[in-house]
Amino acid sequence: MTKEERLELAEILFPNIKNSRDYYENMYPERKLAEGAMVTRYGPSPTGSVHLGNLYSAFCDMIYARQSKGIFFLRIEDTDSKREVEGGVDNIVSVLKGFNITPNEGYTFGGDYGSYKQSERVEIYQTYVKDLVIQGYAYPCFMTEDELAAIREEQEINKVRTGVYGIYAADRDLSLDEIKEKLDNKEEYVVRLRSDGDPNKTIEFTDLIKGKIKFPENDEDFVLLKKDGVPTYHFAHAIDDHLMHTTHVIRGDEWVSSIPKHVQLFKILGFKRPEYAHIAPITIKDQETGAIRKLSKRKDPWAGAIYYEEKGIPFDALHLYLATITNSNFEEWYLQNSEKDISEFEFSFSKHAVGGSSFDNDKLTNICKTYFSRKSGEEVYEETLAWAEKHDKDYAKLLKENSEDMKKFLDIEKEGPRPRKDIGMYSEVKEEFSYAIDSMFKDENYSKNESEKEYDIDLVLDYINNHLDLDVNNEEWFNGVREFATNNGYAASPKEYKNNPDDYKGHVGDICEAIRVMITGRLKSPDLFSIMKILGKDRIVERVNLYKEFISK
RNA sequence: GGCCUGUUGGUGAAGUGGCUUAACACACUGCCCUCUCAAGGCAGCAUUCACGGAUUCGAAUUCCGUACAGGCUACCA
Repeated sequence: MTKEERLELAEILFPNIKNSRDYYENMYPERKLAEGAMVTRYGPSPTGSVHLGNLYSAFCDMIYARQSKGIFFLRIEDTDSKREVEGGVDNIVSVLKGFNITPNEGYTFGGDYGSYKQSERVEIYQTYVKDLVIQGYAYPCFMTEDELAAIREEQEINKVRTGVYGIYAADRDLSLDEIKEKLDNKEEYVVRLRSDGDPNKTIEFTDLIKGKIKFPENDEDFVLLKKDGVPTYHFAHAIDDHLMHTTHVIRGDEWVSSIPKHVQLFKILGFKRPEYAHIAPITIKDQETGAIRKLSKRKDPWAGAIYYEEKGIPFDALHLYLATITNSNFEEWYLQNSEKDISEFEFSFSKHAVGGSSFDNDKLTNICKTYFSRKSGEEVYEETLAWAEKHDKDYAKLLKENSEDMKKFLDIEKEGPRPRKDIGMYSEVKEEFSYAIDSMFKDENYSKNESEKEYDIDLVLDYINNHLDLDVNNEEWFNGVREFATNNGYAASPKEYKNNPDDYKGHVGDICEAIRVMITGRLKSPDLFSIMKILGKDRIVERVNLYKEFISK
């Protein structure tokens, strides 16, 4: 085809495209950023609920932009209308906000490089394709799905590479007249790249995480514009990341195989190529088969972002977990610098795991517990309340009604270098501190505690009424219990009892246990005396009587 | 089938030719502390880095093959 014919073809194909490339190049000028600032982007497709892997990817985009004082933007990649899910876009935005992964610019976040939604940029993509048609780098292809399937089958039989390339690219050399004829017949078409790649040549590419990788050049005439005029991922990626001046493309490693295509596109379009960092997916070892696989929303409850919201896992704790996955040396750093913010750690691509990192629920739990242990009772109360107002309104009401007590209970054994670690998520507070709220305690079934022992209620009552002094310190209190125990035929310590079990009715711990069961309904609890102090004598007696009632039933 | 990538204890992993008798963390086990639990202290937990060859005075680290796993091979991203 001659230059004139190509110009004519471009007009026939894109009669409505009036702007030139320069128009957009001028509209989206180079960003004015400091040396070394990274521009990253998170480009989700609104095709379903948000996955932990999505969060992980967005998290990486955020930290690298943040630490380099760059820009992290959100771009909605909605070029596949067939797979788009209702509400998917809004969901992405609200999940990101919910997890405190906030872009500097992007869809709903503002910025000068929009639109940040690919479905609104079709005119831009077509402008560039039109130019490629003029240059002879793109052509309309009228092959039907059946024809494509047929050549594919032929290729499989002949054991050659599948795809539209070389002699299999039937329409790449159609004459202008042939094209006009097909157009007149209303035949549908896609626009394909006229690849100039030679598969016998090798391109060497350096990925920031995976290192050097060699590929054969791309010779496939892959699709640029689908028959609805909307671009494929590859083409949209090249255009958008050029116009939006992305410096670092951080994305899942399912894209590494597409590198030859992307390298080629940037070259043909005359764009400067961004750096690439391909992150491996979060995997898991399948309980049944033992195989390593991607997280599955169906099999693994923690695969979906919604899990963390519902269970009430603080986003700071999740950030901490994601950071440990992201950089192998983060965990150790954090151990030394636990009072610092994540943003003070310097993340680097070379410290990413090259293979997939597998999801470690135990470690997440541990991180969460440590997170909670560092928070004061008041802080835990406020956060739990905020969570409950969304996910457990009844409990939120109870929390508010009992806020003073609740804060005190949540604060037990929190001071000092070794705070308690018993809560890992907001949803656990309700069960773990069920004894803290009177109305909940009244409904508490004592039989829930696993003890089948019979406790001496009168002895406990005697102790509480005649010997319990709540205005002393913990040590004095315990000495008092000890004295009471000895006077009533109990050993002063478990050790003494163990040595001569026949001499005693039990030991001091048994008395504590009896009190504990009666006032908390459980065998295990935080410091007993602290609980008693908060409760006060009247409520303690009330609870013992409740227990008496329960036993006599 | 073709093209890429990966494979170090129960788990996450460190490790880039001698400092490794394989760090650290989580989990687990035992003991100690102790009124229960949590926390904490001490100790234990891969003689070996998927397998087989090669290079080297020396390899988890380099090279080649094999096996296994994952990804891509779409008008999906």
